Amino acid sequence: MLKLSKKAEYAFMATIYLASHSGNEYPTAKEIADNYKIPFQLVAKILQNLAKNNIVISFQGVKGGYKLNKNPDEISLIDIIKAVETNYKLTECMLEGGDTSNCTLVDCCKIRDPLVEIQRKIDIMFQETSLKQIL
Amino acid sequence: MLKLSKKAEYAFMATIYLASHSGNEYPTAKEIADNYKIPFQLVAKILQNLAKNNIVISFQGVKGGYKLNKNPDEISLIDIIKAVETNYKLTECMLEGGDTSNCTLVDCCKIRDPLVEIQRKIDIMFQETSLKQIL
DNA sequence: TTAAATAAGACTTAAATGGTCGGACATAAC
DNA sequence: GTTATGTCCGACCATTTAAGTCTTATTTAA
Repeated sequence: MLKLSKKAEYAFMATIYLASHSGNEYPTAKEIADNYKIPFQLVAKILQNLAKNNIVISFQGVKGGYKLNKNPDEISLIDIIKAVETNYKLTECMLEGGDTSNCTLVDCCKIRDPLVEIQRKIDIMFQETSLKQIL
Repeated sequence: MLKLSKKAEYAFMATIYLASHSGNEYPTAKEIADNYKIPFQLVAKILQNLAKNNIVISFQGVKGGYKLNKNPDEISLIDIIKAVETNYKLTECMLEGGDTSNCTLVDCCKIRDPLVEIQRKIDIMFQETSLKQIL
């Protein structure tokens, strides 16, 4: 409960690794997996997600690998999370099949789900923290 | 991911209900369940957990029910969460089987799991928010 | 042409969550 | 002292989500 997923964790690790290894050669998924001793396939997939969302750039082929697409201080943690997490929806109204007609949204949610406000705060926290801050 | 569990949500609802219905009679688990249209059995169990952790006081028997044990401004959200959530351990070192011998804890965790710091912040947020604030 | 890399989707397994059931105990009211 | 109405508590089941694996295709430097 309220725990960050491995996906997010690995995504942070990978981007942190890329941020601190910006040499001539591009770090590969395998290199990252080995370094942190985490499953290769999983990291690979996560990097693909990050690539799709323009957080990293991927290079295919023999000398391939990954590099960050922006500077670490320009990458918000929420970008990384959203790239990796399929159903990331903290702030959404949680009513399902509820009577939303007489629901002035925020107020309604506040009554039925007192946590929305808190989740919004967490959301903001991720938004306001950059990758650089956790290097 | 990072979503609050139903247990926590129901616990908040229940305590909020108790906070706003402190009349002569004690609200029952059934009353709360009906009011919010949430599963009775589940709310009952959650209230039991809250009772065990001295957040609410339970009264058995015919005229039984529950009431808050403290004022809403004296109850921290983290108390409620901890009472209800079995494995709530955000700040704990996440290493398992890792080499903890040369691990000066905080630093080691920071390297291997950059999220510890963030999770700590979330922790603090819950600690500093009282039940009264979400009424 | 080959070796080393990413891309991608299907699949399997494991764990957590949400919810249910049944029986025991407590007590106010009759 | 019996009954109705409540809490207490542990075991259980079902579903969903998360985590990890497998396989095949594609790209590209040497």
